[in-house]
Amino acid sequence: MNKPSPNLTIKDIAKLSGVSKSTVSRVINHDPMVKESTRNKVMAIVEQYQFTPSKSARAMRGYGNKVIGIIVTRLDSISENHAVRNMLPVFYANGYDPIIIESQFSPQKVEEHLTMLKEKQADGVVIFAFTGLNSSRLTFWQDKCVVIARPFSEYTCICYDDVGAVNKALTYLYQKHKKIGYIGITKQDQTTGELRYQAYTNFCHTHKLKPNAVLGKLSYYSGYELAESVLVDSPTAIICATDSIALGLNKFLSEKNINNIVVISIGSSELLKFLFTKTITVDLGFDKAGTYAANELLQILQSGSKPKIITVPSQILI
Amino acid sequence: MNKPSPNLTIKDIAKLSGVSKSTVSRVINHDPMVKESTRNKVMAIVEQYQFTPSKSARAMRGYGNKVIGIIVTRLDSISENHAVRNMLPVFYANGYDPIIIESQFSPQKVEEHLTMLKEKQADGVVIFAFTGLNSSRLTFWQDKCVVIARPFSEYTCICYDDVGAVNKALTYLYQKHKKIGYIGITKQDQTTGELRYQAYTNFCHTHKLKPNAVLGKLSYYSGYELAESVLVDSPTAIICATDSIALGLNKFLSEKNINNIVVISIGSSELLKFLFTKTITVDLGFDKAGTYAANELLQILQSGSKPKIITVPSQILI
DNA sequence: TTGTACGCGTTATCAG
DNA sequence: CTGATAACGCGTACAA
Repeated sequence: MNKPSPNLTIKDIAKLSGVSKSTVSRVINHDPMVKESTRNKVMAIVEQYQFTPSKSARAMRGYGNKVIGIIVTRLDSISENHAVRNMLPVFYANGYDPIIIESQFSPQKVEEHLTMLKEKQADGVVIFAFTGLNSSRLTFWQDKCVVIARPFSEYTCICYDDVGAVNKALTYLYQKHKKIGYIGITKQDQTTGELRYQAYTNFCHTHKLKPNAVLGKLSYYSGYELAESVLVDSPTAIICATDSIALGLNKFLSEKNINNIVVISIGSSELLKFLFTKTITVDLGFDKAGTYAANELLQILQSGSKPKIITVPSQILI
Repeated sequence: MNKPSPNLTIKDIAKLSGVSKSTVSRVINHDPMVKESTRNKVMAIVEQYQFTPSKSARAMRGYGNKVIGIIVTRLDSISENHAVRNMLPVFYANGYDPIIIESQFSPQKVEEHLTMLKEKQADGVVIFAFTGLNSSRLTFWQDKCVVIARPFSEYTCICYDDVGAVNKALTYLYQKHKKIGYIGITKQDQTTGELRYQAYTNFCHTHKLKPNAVLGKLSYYSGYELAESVLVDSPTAIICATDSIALGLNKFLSEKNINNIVVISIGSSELLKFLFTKTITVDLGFDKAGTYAANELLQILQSGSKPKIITVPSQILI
C-alpha cells in the first residue's frame, strides 16, 4: 500500500504555477477562456513535470476514459488481425487506449465484455460480428460503436463485399472456364457461408452453368477433405470461400500432382500467396476495413455522425 | 451528455437495504466484521439490482482496477497468440480484465503502454520480451509482472527451452544423420537467434560434425531464400530455428522435388504440421507458457511470491 | 457491529 | 478571466 511514485496531482500543479486547481483544469482541457499568459505559465509547469491527469479520476467524473474496446472473435483470426493492426495506430494517434478482447463467438462473452467496458467508462466499441450475435445486445452502445462484417440497421457498419468478390472471381473465370467448382462453408454462417454461396449459385443460374458446390467448415482441414468431392465433376477451376479452405485444397492438389486446375481464393493472405504462388486471390480489404472502422468511430464520437453502412471494395489480384 | 442508464451507486444500495454506505462497502469488500444478517440483507439487494461498484471510483481510491496488461510484440505472432489465448481464461476466472497491447518491438511503445497502465492503476503486467527491451524500463512493475521469453534477473520469467529444443532435435537426428544443416536467424536476436544457433554449433563441436548453418530473418521468405545455401553442402537433414523458416524451406524442397531430406522445426504450428506432414517438430510449449505466466502473476499479486525463472519444457513430436 | 465524516483527483457552477 | 466550492462514487479512520 505504498505510494509508488509521488505522482503529482492537479493541485500540485496549481500550487507550483501559482493559480487555482480550476485554472489548471481549464488549461489541460483547452478551455478557450484562459489568458494567454496564464496558460503558458501553467503549460510550462505541466510539461516540466510531465503531468498527466489521473485517468481514473476523470473517468469518475463521467468524462470517459479515452478507451476503445475492440471485441474480436478470436485473437488468431488472420482477417481480424489485419483489421485490428490497422486501427490501432489511428486510435493511438488520437489519444485513445484500445483494449482488445476475445468473444470466442459467444454472445454471452460479448455481453460480459460490454458491461465491463461500460463500467470502465469506455468511450466506444468496435465489434467483429459473428453468426449468433444479436444487435439487441448493443443498444447501449448504439451511438458509439462500429460493427464489422454484418449490416445491422441503425448501426454504423463496415461490411465486406462478399457478393462482389465472388462475382469478380466468377466473371474472371467465366472468360475461359465453364466448369467452375466451389468449396464453401455451411449456410449457418450468414456472410462467409450463405452470402458467398448464394452469389455462386446465382451466377451459375444466370449464366446457365451447372453448379458444383460443397460446403463444410471454416478450416484448412475442411478444404482438404472436401477437395475430392468437388473434383468428381472434373471442374477446370475452383473457387474457395476463404483462404484457409484454399490452403487445404492446394495441399490436396499438390499431393495428387494436379496442376491443370485454377484455384481462386476469396481472401488473400500472405501465406497463401507465398506457398501457392499460382493461386489467384480476391482481396477483401481487411486492412482498409480496420482503417475505416477506426476513423468512423472517431467521427461518431466527435461529431455524432449518423449510422451508415460502408462496404469495403474487393479487388481481384491476378 | 445523458445519463444512459441510471446506474445505481453504493449509496442507492445503502438506502434500499436500510444501512449506510460504509456497511455496503464492507459487504462488497468481504469485511469479516459484518453481522451475518445484515450481510445477507445487503447481498440480496446487491444481487437483485445486479450492482457492481464503479471501477473508476475504486481505482481512484488506489484499490487497483482488477486489470492486467498484456504487452505482446505483434498481434499476429503465432507463438504469442497461443500463449495469450491460454492466459485469458485464467485471468477472467479470477475477475481480472486483461487488456492486450502491441509493442511492435519498440521499447518506446512499451514505455508508453506501461505509463498508461500505471495511470489506469493496472494491477499487473505480462510482457513478451524482445531484443532491445531493457529490464530497467520495468522497475516500477518489478513486483507485479511476469516476463516471457527472456530471463531478466530479479523478475519472474517464463522462458522457452531454446537450447534443449535444439539439442533434442540434434540428438534425434544424430542417430542416422551426420550431415545436418541449420537455418536460423541472425544473432542480434538473443534467444531465437543466438541461443539456438549456439546450441547447434556446440553440438556440432562436441560431436565432431562439420557445421553448416545460414542465418537470416524471421520469416518464411528467409527460409525459402536461404534453402539453396544450406543445400550446397548436401545435408541429409536440416534444422529450422522457427516454424516460419520451416515453411519456407519446405516450399523450396517441394518445388525442387527434393524428398530425401529430413526437416525438423523448432516450434510446432498447426499449419506447418498440416501442410508438410513429414516435418518433425519440436513443441516449445507456448500454450503452457501462457498458463504458467497467468498463474505466476496471480500468485505474485496475491501472496507476493519471490522472483523465479521457469523454463517451459520442450517436446519433440515425431 | 455500524454510522459519520472526510479525502481521493477531477470537472462544473457560480460568484467575483 | 479566475477562484472558491460542490459534486462524482468509493473506502476508511474514528466515533458511537
